[in-house]
Amino acid sequence: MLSNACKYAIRAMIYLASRQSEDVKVNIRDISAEVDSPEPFTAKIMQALSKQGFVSSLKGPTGGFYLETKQAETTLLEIVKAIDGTQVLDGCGLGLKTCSDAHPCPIHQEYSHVRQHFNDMLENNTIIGLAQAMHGSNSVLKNILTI
Amino acid sequence: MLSNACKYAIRAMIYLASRQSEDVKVNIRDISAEVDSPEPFTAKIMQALSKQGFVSSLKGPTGGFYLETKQAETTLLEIVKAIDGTQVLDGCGLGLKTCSDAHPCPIHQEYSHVRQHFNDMLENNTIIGLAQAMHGSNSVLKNILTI
DNA sequence: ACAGAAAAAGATAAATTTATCTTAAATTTG
DNA sequence: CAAATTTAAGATAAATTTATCTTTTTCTGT
Ligand code: FES
Ligand code: FES
Repeated sequence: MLSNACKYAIRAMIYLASRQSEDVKVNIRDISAEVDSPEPFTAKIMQALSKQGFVSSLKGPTGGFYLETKQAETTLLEIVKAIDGTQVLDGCGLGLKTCSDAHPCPIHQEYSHVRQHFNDMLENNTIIGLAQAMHGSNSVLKNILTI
Repeated sequence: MLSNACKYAIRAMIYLASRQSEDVKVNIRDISAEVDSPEPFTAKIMQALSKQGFVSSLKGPTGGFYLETKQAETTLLEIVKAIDGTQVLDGCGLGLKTCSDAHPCPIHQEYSHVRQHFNDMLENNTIIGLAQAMHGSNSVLKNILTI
């Protein structure tokens, strides 16, 4: 559904939001340890998020990544658009060049609904909202298998 | 959402189903022309579908691919499982190693619903059903942009 | 039998995604 | 100012997906 890069991005941002109140900056090492993602790859992704204004960063000792209040209100939809693009959000389920009511593929009607459901979910969830919900629940950002 | 391979597979099978009544075998050249997919890649995919029993084939002149009655009743879900695997069908939306109610990621509840919606759609649609619906509508398997 | 047609199989290549490595730039603290 | 720490940037590499090419096998019709 989403690329690894996008999944890491969302997990990282939720983690940053969960530490937002502490007013500290979090370095790449901590982020990738906490969200269980490859460190250099995560660095690249954070770089991209930073360049596009989704996260803030500061270099040097005690530096790292952090979220400003407004950034924590980013929706998942915005992140997906920024990292993965819009194909998964509005493209044809069977890969036709255009998805339209005028020239629909055989699954157009039903697939459009699924896609809309997906879009809605992404749009109705903000990073800060998910971070807060996580606090009052047993939700996790990584799972070290305990089965 | 789905890989190119899987999209081509579904489009190819719907096309075969749409010609099922003619009792002819369709060669790769025709299939890829009609569903607008790269010929050698499509050949590989048809080979895989054939090996797994989703389509039938016959070599030699007048040979090609075709569907038996039972094969035309394949659901999209079966094809997706065979080509793309189950990750997209039951994997965690944020990439955790396991998706479970016990250790849910922050989007688990809502994502599960979207995923279920997707699974239902795939399970409730058979190749022959889509092929028939296509006949009585303006649906298409390729779109040569006419905008 | 033979020639031609078609799928099957296997080898190879290109493109994309994922991941890593190295160097540079910026910032803080002593 | 100097040293250490950390992001930024750029180059490189591995893995996966997508795509192509070549050869072999099988079948049909003459
Ligand atoms: S045309 Fe295929 S999903 Fe709309
Ligand atoms: S744990 Fe992430 S979707 Fe279920």
